[in-house]
Amino acid sequence: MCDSPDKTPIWKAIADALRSDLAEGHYSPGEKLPTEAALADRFGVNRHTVRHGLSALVSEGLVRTRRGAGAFVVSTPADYRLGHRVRFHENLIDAGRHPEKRVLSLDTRAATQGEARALHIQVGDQVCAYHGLLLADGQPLAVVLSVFPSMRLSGIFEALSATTSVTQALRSVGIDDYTRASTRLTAVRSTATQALLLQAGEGDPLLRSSSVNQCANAIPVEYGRTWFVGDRITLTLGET
Amino acid sequence: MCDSPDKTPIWKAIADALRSDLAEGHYSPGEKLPTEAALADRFGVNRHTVRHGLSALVSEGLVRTRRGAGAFVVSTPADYRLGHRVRFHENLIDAGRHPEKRVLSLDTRAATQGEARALHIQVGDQVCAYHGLLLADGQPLAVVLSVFPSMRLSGIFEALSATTSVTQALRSVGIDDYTRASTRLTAVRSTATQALLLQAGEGDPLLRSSSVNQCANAIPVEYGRTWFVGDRITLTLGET
DNA sequence: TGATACTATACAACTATACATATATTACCA
DNA sequence: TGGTAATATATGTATAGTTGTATAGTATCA
Repeated sequence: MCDSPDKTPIWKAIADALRSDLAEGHYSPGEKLPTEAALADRFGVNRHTVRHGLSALVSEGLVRTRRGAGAFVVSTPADYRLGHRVRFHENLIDAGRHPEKRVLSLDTRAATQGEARALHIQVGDQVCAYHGLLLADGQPLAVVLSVFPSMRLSGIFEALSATTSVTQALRSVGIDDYTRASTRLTAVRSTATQALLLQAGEGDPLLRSSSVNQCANAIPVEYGRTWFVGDRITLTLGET
Repeated sequence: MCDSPDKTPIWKAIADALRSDLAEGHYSPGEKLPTEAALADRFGVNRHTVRHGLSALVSEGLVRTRRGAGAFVVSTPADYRLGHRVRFHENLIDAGRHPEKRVLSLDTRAATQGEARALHIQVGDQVCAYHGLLLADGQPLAVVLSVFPSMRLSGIFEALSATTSVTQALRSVGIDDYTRASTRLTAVRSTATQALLLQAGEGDPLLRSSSVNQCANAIPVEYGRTWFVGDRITLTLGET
């Protein structure tokens, strides 16, 4: 090849080539890049050199790799609006994304101390606990642990079994509207389980949101804790 | 690359997640677990990785698989009831498990400061120290360090040499009944020695219980410290 | 001479796919 | 009603492909 003004390292040139491929839309979000071996072959270099270039794209957040699977183009962070009315589906559809919910478990148990305090019930009172995974465009976005006071919302368990929509489930037990009473945010490191579910690295920073939703009469109807993957979401504070 | 502190293998994280599901009672003995395909979908991994995790649970005796049928829960991590009357054997037999005690050492020595305080005796007074291992269905469940005031219970050393049952040993020195005066619980990381005895990983979380049993006249007769393997036990606080 | 960039090789961990085999369910027929 | 075959489902096994990691070697330049 031409080697006269060759000050830039090979790996950097590879990264640049791939980056411009991405910029020109040769690969769309979620699509799989050629394998490292194929790229090494194409550029006529060693696989490690390709890996060096790829790792640059990974650390830039343009690409994500999965062992045994390949390298994939990452999609842009979702913008998630926090306000008085927070609706997962509406939020993401407005942002032009494809939301999805997956139920991990659903059961009825006694309230813990924190849950009882948040919901204004007694420790040991029955709550309906929903554990789920939120996805946008097929990519895991957050894990959710949502608890509802069973006594106040008779039939909530069946309602949640029937639909993944919190709004719809609450409506079917008589709560036509609800608003967010409080939201607290902190950053934590992911546990191994959370990392697995979220397809993120163990110890990756998560944005943890603890919130209480209340019905029209200011009675708490849901206490939710959500762990968002830090670099896949932007939380927007605002009205509406 | 993707991330540096990625030390927990995926299959292990899956095994852990399922094990804690079992411990939390999401699945009861005899019940069928989701299919390997469903689990692979839930965790976002390949079926083989799920199989690897499941095989760990199988070799622990928690799960049994039947080709063509599915994976079934054979036993859930022990549910150990803590109340005024705590009897290791009764508790586990009630839970359908096969309890066993193994003596590691038994000797008479001077009481340490903490032991003296718990038993209401003087530092340096003679105590009978029992060091043992609790097993359920052949699997190590906890290590126990139990000390008895020798002066108050003459013949306790010989009684403990003759039987592994605390209840029986105490009875043979004149204590017909005893109740739990106090229980304190904390979580600690296992030492190398404990991990070895418990066949757990070094640094794995242990549930440490410190308790005092007293006879009818409210005189302390035993001070026990127990280190349970966190994911093999669920402690239930309650009456009885 | 030593540092840096790249190459070479090997193996571990996870994925993808296909197929064999055992079990459960359903449809159908006598 | 009961039995049988067909079908779908689920686990067991085999093979190959891909990324992650470790170690060692070579070429080039200051």
